[in-house]
Amino acid sequence: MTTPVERLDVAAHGAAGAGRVGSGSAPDLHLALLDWFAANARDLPWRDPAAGAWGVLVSEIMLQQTPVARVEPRWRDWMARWPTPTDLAAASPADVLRAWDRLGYPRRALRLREAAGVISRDHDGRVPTATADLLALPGVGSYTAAAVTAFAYRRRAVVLDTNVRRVLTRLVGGQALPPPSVLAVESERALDLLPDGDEDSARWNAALMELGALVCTARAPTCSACPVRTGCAWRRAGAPADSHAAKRRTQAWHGTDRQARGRFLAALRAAPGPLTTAELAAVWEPGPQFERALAGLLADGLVAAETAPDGGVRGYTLPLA
DNA sequence: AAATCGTGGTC
DNA sequence: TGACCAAGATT
Repeated sequence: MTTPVERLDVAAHGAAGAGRVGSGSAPDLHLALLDWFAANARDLPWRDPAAGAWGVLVSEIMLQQTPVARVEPRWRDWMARWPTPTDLAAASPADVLRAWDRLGYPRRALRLREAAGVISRDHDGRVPTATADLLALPGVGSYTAAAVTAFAYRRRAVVLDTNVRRVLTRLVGGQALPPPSVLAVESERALDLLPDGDEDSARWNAALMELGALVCTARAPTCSACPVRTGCAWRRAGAPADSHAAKRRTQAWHGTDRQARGRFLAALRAAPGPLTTAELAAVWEPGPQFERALAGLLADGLVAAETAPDGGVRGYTLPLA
């Protein structure tokens, strides 16, 4: 009886041919997926070469933990309003947070603005190409740096987002879902399958992500429509259930600080001027949690306190500068 | 390294 | 209906 992992070795290395692509991979797999992508890729605005590296960076930050459908309209407005990093760097945090609207995780908006400042000051207003420079930008981690490298600059990079992780975990690993945190073997798998050429590898990354988003979904994958189903270790193993389900803790929401913070920010985005403590109390019950959430927002620079001449707090606003 | 950080759609 | 999930980063 072979385990799924042993089957994976067969899937990954058994059909290794005269690799145009990385060692130990199957050219068939690449052709099948790249052909599928050519025929099925969504027409997303940041995939238009005219979007440029700045457009790609903005999209990647917005897309962190946020569905494409929610991002698209915000991205269009954002790019029309701040077409260059220098434009965004000159905007006030309050304006930026209002334009961010309800994309969620609003500190991403502040970090994007800070990143725009760094780009404007230190990189002549152009999104940097060096990975180290990308990683130095606020809000840019390993995924986003790789995504900008691949999708904006069309260079070879290991792009490991939730989609790619899931697709490779199934296709090669034979398991339903990836573990909670990224393992070294996942990066190795991704690198092993990554085509050698810059443009090929960029397309491959996009194709893997697209497959994960459209076909190889988390809940109910439509394997019948999958271009690489015949090579899928997970299917071959009988599509076993998620082995990491126990470790994965679902994030609480109701009654949490995050919910309180969200309420406060929603109220402040909608308010033309400062809101008093009493007005904030209309959206969240006063008490220790109220104080904690508000203090957190102030510490994070998402909210500013407006003080009266006598030093007392007159009200709260989105940060004006 | 585990916790924290929004929001809304889906089944 | 509530749990799960969505192009992660940061501390």
